[in-house]
Amino acid sequence: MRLNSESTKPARAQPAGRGTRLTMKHIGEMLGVSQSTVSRVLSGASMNVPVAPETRERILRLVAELGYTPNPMARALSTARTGLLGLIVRDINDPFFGLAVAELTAEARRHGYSVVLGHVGSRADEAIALSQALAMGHCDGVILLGDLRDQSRLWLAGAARGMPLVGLWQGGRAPQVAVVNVDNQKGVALAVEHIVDLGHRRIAFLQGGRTGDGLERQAAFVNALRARGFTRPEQGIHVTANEFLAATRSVETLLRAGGRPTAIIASTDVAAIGALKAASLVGVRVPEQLSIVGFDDIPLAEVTVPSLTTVHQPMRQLSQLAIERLLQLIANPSEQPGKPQMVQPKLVVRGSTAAPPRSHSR
Amino acid sequence: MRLNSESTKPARAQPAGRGTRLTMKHIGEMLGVSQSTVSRVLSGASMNVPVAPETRERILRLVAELGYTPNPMARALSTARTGLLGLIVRDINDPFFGLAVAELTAEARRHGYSVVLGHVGSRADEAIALSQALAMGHCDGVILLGDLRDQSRLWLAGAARGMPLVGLWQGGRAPQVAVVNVDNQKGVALAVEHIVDLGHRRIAFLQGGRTGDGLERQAAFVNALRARGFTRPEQGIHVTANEFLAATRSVETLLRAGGRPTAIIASTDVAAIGALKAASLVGVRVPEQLSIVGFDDIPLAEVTVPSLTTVHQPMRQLSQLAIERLLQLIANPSEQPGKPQMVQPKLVVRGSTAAPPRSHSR
DNA sequence: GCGCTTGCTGAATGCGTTTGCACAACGAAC
DNA sequence: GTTCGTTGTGCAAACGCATTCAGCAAGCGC
Repeated sequence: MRLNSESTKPARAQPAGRGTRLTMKHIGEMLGVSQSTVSRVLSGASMNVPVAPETRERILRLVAELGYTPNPMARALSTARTGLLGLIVRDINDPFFGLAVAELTAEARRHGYSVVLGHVGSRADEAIALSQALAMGHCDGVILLGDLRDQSRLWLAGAARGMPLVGLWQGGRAPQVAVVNVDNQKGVALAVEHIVDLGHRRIAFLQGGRTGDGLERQAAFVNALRARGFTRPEQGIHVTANEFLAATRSVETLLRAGGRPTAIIASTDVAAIGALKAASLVGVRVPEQLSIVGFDDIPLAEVTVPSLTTVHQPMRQLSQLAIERLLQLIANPSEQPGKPQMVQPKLVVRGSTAAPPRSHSR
Repeated sequence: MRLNSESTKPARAQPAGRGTRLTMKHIGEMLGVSQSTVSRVLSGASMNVPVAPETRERILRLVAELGYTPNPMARALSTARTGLLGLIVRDINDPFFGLAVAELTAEARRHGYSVVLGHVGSRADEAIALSQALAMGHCDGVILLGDLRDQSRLWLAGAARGMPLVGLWQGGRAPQVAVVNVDNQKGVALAVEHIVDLGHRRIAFLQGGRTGDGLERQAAFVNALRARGFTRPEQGIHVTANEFLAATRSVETLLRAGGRPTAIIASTDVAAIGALKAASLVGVRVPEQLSIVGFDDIPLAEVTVPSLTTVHQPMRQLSQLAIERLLQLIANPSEQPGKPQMVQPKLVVRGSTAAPPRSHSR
């Protein structure tokens, strides 16, 4: 038998935590008003139910003085809203997604939301997936960042049944969710135009990662070259992991082989920068002997030597669209996903592209 | 007056959300057991109170079939634990911190926690700070990433009164929180040793960002050079923002001025990579005419042209220590912060350093 | 046979909010 | 002087789960 003679409070153990939590009830007692009134003042619900200005004043003053903040969990339980958005990222280590996370976080904050980071193991590890779903339960909505593997997308659809969902860079096969993406077709077309106009004939495509967007860009590459009268452009396609070093190794062998291309169009800046390194290792000068074009325009693209010609994604605009759409869905969950929203990329010409060496020009 | 004749349920409006939420009560009813039993099975609390294996079995089966997940908010309200860790980052756009976020997220996940991303505006914008604190209220503990400005740290200390707090890369003046950091003194010493041993005499220090760690590294630079008999090493110190382009511009003017150094030791890889670019712009060859050393060893350091000699931070180890310490504090909130934990860096020699040009050598 | 432990379960309470409803006080309108 | 609004305020019921307490069988020693 446990004696609890000291306190008259119920014997329930304080849920092991940071001291006795200050509640609205306490505040009310100190001021001689009810907890409800405190809540009304603090939740801003006063629009509907009036509170005497003087009472409000007193409450606000005490609250400020005590540095009190309402318990978010209790609030969330009551309102079924947490102010948290889930961000499920394919690969956080990817500089591009890192940038996206930063931008999305900022944008979310502008709307009063915070961001919970999720991570989908490349193998869609079941255990991870589960705990993931758990954490995501906190969220009011979720943004899928990058092309998740099919299986991941599957369980996600299950786990987040009925949860507002927006996909960014989902690449092609649009899933059952609202989708925002850059116009891959257009972006690659710009790159190809640029390269072809410079006079290149031997053009390779370096695909970093076998993602949906990558495939879309690859297809766009083939199409754009065909449109310019090239035959068998698919012969120039090379696939590698979307990592600096993987791309470097891949391009190194490519450059050492015979029939070296005079231009490489990469599906991502990461791959392109890897290619840049490969060229340096092999002793091929960029852009004099080899032109390289990236895709994404990550900040780094401006700093490489030479700086990288690349297809710019309007990151800010993409983030805004995604968040905006998600908030719509949160406000009105029954809404249909609707058509994918496309934003237009543009080509940024820097130092990594030039006319091909004489011997190779048209 | 509002008629609600249709339903016999209480009139309280469904908190605008995804259909009628499945609860433990529902599950219990379907199975003819009480909600408490369902909770006991699902919360794993069965260790204390036994549940008949057959009952447990039935419950688990139905739960799996229905794909039911307990409401995290309700659970959090009851247990005062959310399974969320806050990550407050000085600058998410910084590649180094991006990496750290990835690593910490992974480590947190390994312990069953998810990560909420926070952002401290560079100006410690009051409004942002406030809503920030709000979101952080969800968290069981918070990790401070990088040297927050003093004011930010102040309000944070206030807002998170009594919340378990661990600081990473807090640079020098240890605040009132548990701290994990790399041994800046040692790291810079390694870099200086390397450069001096190569024969350099004119050595500059490029500080990216006026952070605590930066200042610590700067001081270490001065000390290390003094120890090697250099006089007035502080004359070689240059400060710039910790961004690629800012560093580039800064170093560009440095290199164009007279008395150009033969080696630059940077306080971060970002600054070092900016310097690399500057050298290329000015036409100074690295490492033949100019050696450059970074600090951090971000993945990119391996891919620059030339690849970057830099001081490696054991990111994995740092993350593990930080998370481990935080979990300790969460388990036992009354624990004292204790001494800062230091991890040892090591020098990674790559292609950006070499002996100085003849005319400059000893 | 009687108590007493043991194993399992349900009812009930609390976590800290929000919010529907009731109600008191007070003018204004009849 | 009743009858209505209005304006503030308090009471109490959720929100969905964890957990305590009490209860009820069965099992066991005496």
